[in-house]
Amino acid sequence: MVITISDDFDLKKIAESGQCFRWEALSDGGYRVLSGNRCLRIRPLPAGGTGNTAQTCELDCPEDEFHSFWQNYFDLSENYRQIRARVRREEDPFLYTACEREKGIRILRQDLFETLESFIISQNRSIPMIQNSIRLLCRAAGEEKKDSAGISYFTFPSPEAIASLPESVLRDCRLGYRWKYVRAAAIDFPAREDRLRRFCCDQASEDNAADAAALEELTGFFGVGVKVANCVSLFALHRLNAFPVDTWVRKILAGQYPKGYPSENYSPYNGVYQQYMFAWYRQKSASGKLR
DNA sequence: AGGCAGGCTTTTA
DNA sequence: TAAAAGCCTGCC
Repeated sequence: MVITISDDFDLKKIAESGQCFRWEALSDGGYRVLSGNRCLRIRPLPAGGTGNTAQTCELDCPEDEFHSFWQNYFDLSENYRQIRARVRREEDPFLYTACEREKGIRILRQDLFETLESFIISQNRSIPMIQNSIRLLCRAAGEEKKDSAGISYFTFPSPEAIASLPESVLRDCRLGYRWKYVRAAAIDFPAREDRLRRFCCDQASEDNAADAAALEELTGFFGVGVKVANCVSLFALHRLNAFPVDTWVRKILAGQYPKGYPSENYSPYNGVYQQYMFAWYRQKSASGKLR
């Protein structure tokens, strides 16, 4: 099917934003998007008439699956253009530029268990290493399926599948010391899932008490600290005010906001702006144009 | 009590 | 050798 999106939507920017680790770039400019046990092939179609900024994409799923799942996954009911417009160039030139340059990013509504395990695995490592470990874990415990082109992929393993893996197999996924955390989360997740899902958000709202309660719930998992908990809040529970502070964001805050970051100005979308900043700063440092 | 140093796996530069 | 989307434990 073909869909048209008038709001910000850039597959490449989303794929490289560091919120998802299992997307695969295709040779036609599209992506194979893996989430939980699903797979979607999506590719942007060439722009039509002049002056039309809307983006059309071809998807390999039936219409009902788009409406029941992928529409929500890509967060298509949110208006990211409007979120970007809240940042004034004269008040916050750094964030303004980050939003302009990383326009197209959206905050995906990702699978809860996959996101929890993925960000446990992410701690203290680079993105390629994270992707490799997750790929190995899916091969070790996921289910092999075929996509619409007949090419196989592995689902993200169920909690039970990970919980039953021997230590040696987990270690072979290059998890390092994190293997214990990965196993513990798999064992504990089923009993905690319902409590956790109560913190899942339909739309952005300022609710500091609920944000804190969600963090507390998440940090109850062995191996989950404040940073990983914020990532899960943002990328799976869709709590858009969650603000993960990692080594990169720490550098940004120290370098660009020596007098403190005005997070109250950006509520309830702090997490969205964090993502623009994070992507922009990484982009700059990757291309050696830092400072 | 709450803050801090040190340790932890593995890979890459 | 240091750093990489950190966290746990033990010490003070």
